[in-house]
Amino acid sequence: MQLENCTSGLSKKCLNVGSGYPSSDGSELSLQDHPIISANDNLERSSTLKKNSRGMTNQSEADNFPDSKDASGDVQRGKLSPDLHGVSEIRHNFDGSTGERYTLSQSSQPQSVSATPSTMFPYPSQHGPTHPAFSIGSPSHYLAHHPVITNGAYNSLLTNSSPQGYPTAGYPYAQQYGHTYQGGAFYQFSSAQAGLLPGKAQVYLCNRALWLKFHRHQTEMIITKQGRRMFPFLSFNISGLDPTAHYNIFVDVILADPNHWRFQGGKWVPCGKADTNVTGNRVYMHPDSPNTGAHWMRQEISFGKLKLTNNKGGSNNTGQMVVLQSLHKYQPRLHVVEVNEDGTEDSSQPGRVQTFTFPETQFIAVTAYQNTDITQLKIDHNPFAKGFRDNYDTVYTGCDIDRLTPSPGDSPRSQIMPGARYAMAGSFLQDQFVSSYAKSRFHPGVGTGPGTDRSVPLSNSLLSPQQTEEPTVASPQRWFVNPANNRLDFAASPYDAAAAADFAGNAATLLSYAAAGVKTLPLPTTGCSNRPLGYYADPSGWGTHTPPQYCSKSSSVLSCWPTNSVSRTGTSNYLVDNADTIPTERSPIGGSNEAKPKDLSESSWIETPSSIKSIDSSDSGIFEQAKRRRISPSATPVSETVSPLKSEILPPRECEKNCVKDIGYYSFYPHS
DNA sequence: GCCCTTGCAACAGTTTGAGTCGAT
DNA sequence: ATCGACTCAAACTGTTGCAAGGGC
Repeated sequence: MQLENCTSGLSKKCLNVGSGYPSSDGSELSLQDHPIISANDNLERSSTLKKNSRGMTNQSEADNFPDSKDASGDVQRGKLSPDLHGVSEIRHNFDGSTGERYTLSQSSQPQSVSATPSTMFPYPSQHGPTHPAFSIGSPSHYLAHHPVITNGAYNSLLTNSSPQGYPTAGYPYAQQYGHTYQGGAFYQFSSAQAGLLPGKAQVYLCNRALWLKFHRHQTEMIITKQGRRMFPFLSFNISGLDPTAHYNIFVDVILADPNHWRFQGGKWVPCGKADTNVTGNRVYMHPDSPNTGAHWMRQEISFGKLKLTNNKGGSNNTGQMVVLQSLHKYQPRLHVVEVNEDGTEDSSQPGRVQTFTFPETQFIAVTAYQNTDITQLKIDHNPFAKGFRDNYDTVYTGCDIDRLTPSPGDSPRSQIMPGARYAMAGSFLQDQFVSSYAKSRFHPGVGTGPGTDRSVPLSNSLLSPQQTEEPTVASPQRWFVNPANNRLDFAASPYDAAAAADFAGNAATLLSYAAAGVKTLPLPTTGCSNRPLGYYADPSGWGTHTPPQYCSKSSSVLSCWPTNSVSRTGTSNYLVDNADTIPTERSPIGGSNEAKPKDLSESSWIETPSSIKSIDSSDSGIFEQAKRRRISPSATPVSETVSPLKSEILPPRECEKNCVKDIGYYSFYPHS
């Protein structure tokens, strides 16, 4: 099956989309992750929550989702309404998205997409020319080789009949990153193809915002002999399936390009050719497979148990393990295959396979993290890595929700887009914090001998745009001035935290909340540990429910690209309209602090942690942190580094003005 | 031999989930 | 019988130091 470049029809759309982004810095990706966008995303979600949760009390919500720890979601599924009509609505309720995403007019998107990307995402250094993944300048070399699940049997895919687990199509390169993004644009979907069901399934990446955060730095995934879970993991929502039909849903991981990669000078650069003679399982079938469309549409489909390994000969848990090679770039794909009730493929009805590719889920397999930005993101977002968070005991005195970090057990679904972005009170504090963070990331062993590259982005690590833009990594940046008492406080309220989280670094906007006197609301304590279904009251969950992406469909392969059709007028509305309702609506306990006195102290405005001292004391905490962080000593001094975050922080209103209009959803549709 | 890259395993900290126990 | 608190082993995380291998 041949993929075609989009030359007409879609191409216009695609080109428009592409034209809205600078092609050299990968900002087309970043745009989607822009805080404002996320914020509006949240807004939409919150609105939906507010709207759709009517009739569902917090308690009932909790009852419906008493346990969210199982990746398969059996518990939730069992208790969710079986009403098929409500499937979509329910799901959207909980994922916080709105039906709008499903009614977006694709034709309306490109225009709005193309606003101010460069100013919003000035990250040229890290993902510059040496980073092909972010280059969209050249036509994809691999489109022709893009593995296409044909209309025929897919089982061969599961049997590893070829070294890569694919029977045909040569070496299965995924479409190259940048191309995928425009990409959608470049792939033309032929609805006339036999067996395909154009537009049937709609898939979106639930935790897309989180993926994007990693992707901006070039996601790395640790692979170990015993297998390492992915983080972020893959989590999808699907709609448009036949509720009564049966489907197998699985993920495979294919090479994203033919290169061997190495981390050099703070950047990932191609280095030689990929080893294509690798055997081993590359497919992970969702444990619920096969199951009905209603089942799959009922909740997120998470692949949190999927493990990555480099152990080709491993015999244990091969079903759970995907064998990869270190320093190779991979692209996970989601496959939805309509099957018979017993799970067997109906060979008489070919073309029941739909493949979805999310470029932002590309990653490079490593045995040790190379990019400290990635490391920090992992630490910040992965609850299992809490122990490595600086000042965790003091800064993160609040419930996890403060951190907007999911607990894995809450559910794989609870993987959220965390990293509360708390506004800085001002440039002084900001600089202090940034500086603190910068120091914290120095590693004593760095600079000599092995591991330099592994640990040090030489040219841009310390205050690279990515890094400074990513306040999540800097604990101190979670502080801001509490207008109520003019103290430097830790943003612990769900609202602030959530807003901050989904503003994804736009501390300025959050600060504007504080400045505007937006009441901080009590943190729904259940968000800490009892988040239902991963949609939990946790405001951070907003980030989980990344909007869908539009996809073009070439053959059975879907490609996705950002769209933007929903605009909000500004964060002020967001604040006014939702500030007093979101947390309550999201809280299974009605957002009452009294519901769980135990957690009360951990929410809302909390006392200034002792760690605040570190802000003023260069040797308290910071130095200690410095021992743990690997940062290039040659990194640019903080004060001399231009921080995109800064620019975003300082003129909040300006940012709002510039960014809000770009807010939109990225619906993930197969083209029809 | 030195430098560098890469991989491995031990380690400590955290979360999870099952099991137990006592109170209601 | 139910619920909540508690304990503890297992699982999971990134960190760290070291070793293996290749190139010079």
